[in-house]
Amino acid sequence: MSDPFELAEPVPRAAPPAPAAAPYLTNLNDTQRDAVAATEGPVLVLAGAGTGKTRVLTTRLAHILHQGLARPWELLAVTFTNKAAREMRERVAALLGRPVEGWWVGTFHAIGARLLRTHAEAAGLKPNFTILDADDQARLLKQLMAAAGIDDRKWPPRVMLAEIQRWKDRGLTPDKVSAEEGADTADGKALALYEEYQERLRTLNAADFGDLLLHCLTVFAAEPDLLARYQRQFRYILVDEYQDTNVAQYLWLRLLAQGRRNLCCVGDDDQSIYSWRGAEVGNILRFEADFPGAKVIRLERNYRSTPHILGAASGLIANNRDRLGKTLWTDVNKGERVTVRGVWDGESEARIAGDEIEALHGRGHALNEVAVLVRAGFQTREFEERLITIGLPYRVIGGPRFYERQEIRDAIAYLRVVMQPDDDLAFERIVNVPKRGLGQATLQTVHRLARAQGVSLTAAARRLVETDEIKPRARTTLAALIGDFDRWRSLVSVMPHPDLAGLVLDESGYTAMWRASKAPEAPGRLDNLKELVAALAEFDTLEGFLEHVSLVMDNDDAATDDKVTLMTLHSAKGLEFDTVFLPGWEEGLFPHQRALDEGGLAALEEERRLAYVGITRARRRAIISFAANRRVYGHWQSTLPSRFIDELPDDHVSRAAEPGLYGAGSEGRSGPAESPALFAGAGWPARRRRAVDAADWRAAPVEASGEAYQVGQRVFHQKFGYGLVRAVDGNKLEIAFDKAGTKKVMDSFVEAV
DNA sequence: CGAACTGCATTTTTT
DNA sequence: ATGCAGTTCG
Repeated sequence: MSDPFELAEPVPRAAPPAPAAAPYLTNLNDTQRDAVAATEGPVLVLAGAGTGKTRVLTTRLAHILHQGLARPWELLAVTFTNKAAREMRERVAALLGRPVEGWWVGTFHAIGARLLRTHAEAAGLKPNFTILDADDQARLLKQLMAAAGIDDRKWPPRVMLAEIQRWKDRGLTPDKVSAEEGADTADGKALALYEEYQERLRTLNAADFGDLLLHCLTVFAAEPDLLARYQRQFRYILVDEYQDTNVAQYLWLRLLAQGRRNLCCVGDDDQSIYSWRGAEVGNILRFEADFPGAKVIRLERNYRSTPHILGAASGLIANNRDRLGKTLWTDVNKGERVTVRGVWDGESEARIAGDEIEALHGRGHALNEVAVLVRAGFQTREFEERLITIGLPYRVIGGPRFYERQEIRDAIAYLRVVMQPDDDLAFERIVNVPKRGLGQATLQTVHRLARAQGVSLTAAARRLVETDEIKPRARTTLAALIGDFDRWRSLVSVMPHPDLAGLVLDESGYTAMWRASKAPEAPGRLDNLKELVAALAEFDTLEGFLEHVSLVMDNDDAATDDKVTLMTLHSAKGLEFDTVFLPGWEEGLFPHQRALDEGGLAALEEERRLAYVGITRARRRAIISFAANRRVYGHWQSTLPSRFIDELPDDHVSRAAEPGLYGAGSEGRSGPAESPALFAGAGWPARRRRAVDAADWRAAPVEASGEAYQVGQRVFHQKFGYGLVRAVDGNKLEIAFDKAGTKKVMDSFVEAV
């Protein structure tokens, strides 16, 4: 069911205007076809959730190639994630029946890196520059701050790094940052620090992620001929998730697109949820102004969700002011309303959801098709506990990734030192891991010498062992280590790299260190190291592998097991599930207090977009819930339902309450008096016009009924497939399935066809 | 150099 | 409440 078109087959109405030689066009609706065919000039495709965005993007690329409008290397297709890039590659290949070679598909960063490796000198780097990750950056910055006498307790390196990153996101090199800008950070030393940081990166022959784009901008500005060459080369440029671009990316695209002016941006302003990491919704909102004569195409026909889900989502997002405006619609006319449920507390919330998942599962609903989408990571805990208790398998998306684990980063640092003796950051990382007795004293001496002579740490260490500036013991050890580095390096061209990596890890004592460790996670770390060595085999060269590690930190575990997915709303963007649980819709949690306090209207609207993203992940069922009480940092707090709940249109939701919570007559805790948060309302906000009409909540049972089915009706069931309704008993149906025989099922598990 | 202690924050995440 | 990071002591 991952194909959005399976839910409702788009009816190919009019004969496609395209030549018969373009069979791929027949799978598109009219609007989608317009978006594919409008190859010339700037085009903005506003693709609502579930409207077949990827299909349009990939078909458009296939179309351009198939029609011979451009040769592969004249195509530039940019994405944000490696996953999206891979999907694009695969789907275009599938459409054309052959893989495409030599075209420029990839993430902004990967393509930036490719350009920069070719023109590194123009940016003051060598082509083999290292790409630093967040960890390297923070360590480097910390050193610089210490040197500059900036108190890193008052100004944590990560805060400073964020500041620098924000400048880079805006396309600002240090010389372009206005003096006032950094004035309030780090006693006015922020800008100077940024400058030093950039200098230091250049000395290290390194670039951070922001630089991959920023340096491109500088190089293009300095070398117009070079820019012109690329402008000519890239006949067609495509951008996915345009609403997520930052200023630097926007400038980068604008430069490259200026030649041919064939820029097609695809995105959805309503799904812009990354402003906090530099994304500018303004880019998409301004598109027509930025690119005069731009064609704007709205994809509004949704192939994913039921009308109630779309209605709820649309009603919610209509409360946003800053949006271009789209109305999603669908041909499907069946489906349940979105459930909105009030519960006592977080535990209750997880228990009820768990029970429902169990029930769904018992009726053949794949667990893979169930997701719990939360605002903040900690919310998954209660669900995990509950799922463990009832024995349902689950996976949590997020958390530390393979290449961010300590042992993996250590191992990679070893490989980096071998490949690039001048990589100081890598050298520092592993010089005393495992412990070799090369402590701070020795390191400081190495540092001093390196700075004095203007050479790398490895080079300084090499000279140092010729002298007697350090203790004999340290000198011997350091000499041995350098000897090891040299020997390993000499093996690079001789030995297969997976073997070499294994050898380095063994001879350095690194694996021995973990083998000797009594830490409970040590065996797992050793496994990870094995996995790393195995992964190496998939690359032709060590350099290729290291580039992969820097840029392609993929994290898609094979999601083939049948498990419930737990993740944040942010990481759910782009995904879809039959059933989606959206817990924690409470003021302060969602919208998050932080957004409420700090970001004003813009932040609130972004929270709302996040809610919109959440609802639109659901194909058939969405269950929103809020708790009357929640434990926050160890303290119990009464909570108010999220304002977003009020904004959901009544026509599309059914409001339910945990039995007993609203004096609905069940046993257990009951009665308004015991649900102070919802009734006595430690000050129920006046804006809540109708939220506390108890009848409103009591009326709907937890199992909200779907539509009435009739005998003889054709229906579809998740597990059993198509069938014919034989008998109706309340909300229980007896269905003769085409393949699975006759079964009794709840009506909410089938769909009219 | 390692272990215990203290203080502190605690949305969201890719490359 | 809890975990993490940074510091301080032995």
